[in-house]
Amino acid sequence: MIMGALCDFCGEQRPTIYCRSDAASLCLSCDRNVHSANTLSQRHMRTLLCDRCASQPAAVRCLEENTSLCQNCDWNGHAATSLAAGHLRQTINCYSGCPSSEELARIWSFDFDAPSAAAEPNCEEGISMMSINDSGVSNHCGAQQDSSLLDMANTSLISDPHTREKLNTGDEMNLRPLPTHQPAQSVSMAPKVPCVTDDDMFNDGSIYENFCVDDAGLTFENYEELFGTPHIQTEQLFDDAGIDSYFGMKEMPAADCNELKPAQPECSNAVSADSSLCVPARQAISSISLSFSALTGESNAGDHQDCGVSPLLLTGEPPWLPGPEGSIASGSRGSALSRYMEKKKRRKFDKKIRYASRKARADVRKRVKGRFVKAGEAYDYDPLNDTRSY
DNA sequence: CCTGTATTGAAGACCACACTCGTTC
DNA sequence: TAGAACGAGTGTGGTCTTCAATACA
Repeated sequence: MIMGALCDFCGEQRPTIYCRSDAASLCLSCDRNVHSANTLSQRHMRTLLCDRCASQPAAVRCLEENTSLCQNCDWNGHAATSLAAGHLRQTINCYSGCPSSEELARIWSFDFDAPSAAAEPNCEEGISMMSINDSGVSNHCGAQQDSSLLDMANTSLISDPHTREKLNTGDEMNLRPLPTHQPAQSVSMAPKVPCVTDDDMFNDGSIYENFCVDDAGLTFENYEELFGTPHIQTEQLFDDAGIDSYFGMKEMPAADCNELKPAQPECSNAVSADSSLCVPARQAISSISLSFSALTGESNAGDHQDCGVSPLLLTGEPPWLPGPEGSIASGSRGSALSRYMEKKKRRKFDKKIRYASRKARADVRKRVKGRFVKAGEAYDYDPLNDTRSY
């Protein structure tokens, strides 16, 4: 975690949650406050914040080092050439709504003991209740049972073959990562593993129904309390590999990229079809633990960047592009690095939020037919209800 | 090929209000 | 010169409206 980074909302606490919809880093308290404000904000998909860069949503959690990493940091830190390449890693799933601390821990399959959280009232009066039992998620208001939450949690340990077996046999609860060293690379090569993508969740609409509002504050306030370990400094994780790790591998001509695809089907399998990307040698030697679609369920470039996927994969012109000899001269390596940094600077996302606080306010502000209304005015408009007030 | 109608998608307007920034004292 | 006070302008998101482009008879 980058020191000095503060919650975008309160500006006081250290952020641990990344809200993709808000493009904001929030502490747990503000995450709950902001996303329990109304039914719309409850839909925001959130995940952990990358411990290393503190600016991207975490995609995987290194079980060896107890750190959450975005795709970029994961690649950098677990490059095949590094000692950490064999670290067992676990995908980190998004959540929405307002789950309790215990449920969060369950979503991420982390060992978390929070008796106070278990006793915490989960829902507010008048809003559908949710509970989790052995048979899945139930909605007290009569909504269809939906196992999306547990699916997300259960698919977390996809790098563990024992876990995979458990998943397939329906043994869903109390999954714990086995302390074995296995590269997460195997994950991307395991198409049989059930993987709930954002698309899946949104398409069936179930993700919206499983959570409820809870005005009570979370019983844990910081990262240490949730995960039981302090943040591990970047220096402890990586040997200053940084972006250089991108360029320490054998290069491959871009022109050959497409031509190689048929000969390397695993490449296109690992990368989701919708991304239509070619990931050369990097794919084979590194540990990509997620398909892109599994990360975001979206396919535009901005979102891939948002979820931590290197822009190198999006440009079709990665810096490990080859010289004729197929190896990097020191000069071309430098130029490749500079080109990469330049492209990174020029990266543009779909929408840039200049003031996170204003966005947070707008998210919780009352509306009628999409328009803001005065705070004191009668408010009987429910966007999820057909009977509207005109 | 031209015309009229229906459909689709994109762009902009609208709203309240916290916040930013420049000006004045 | 520094700080406070003030006011004008900005930015934020969901929904609706408008209009251009396209498809079809």
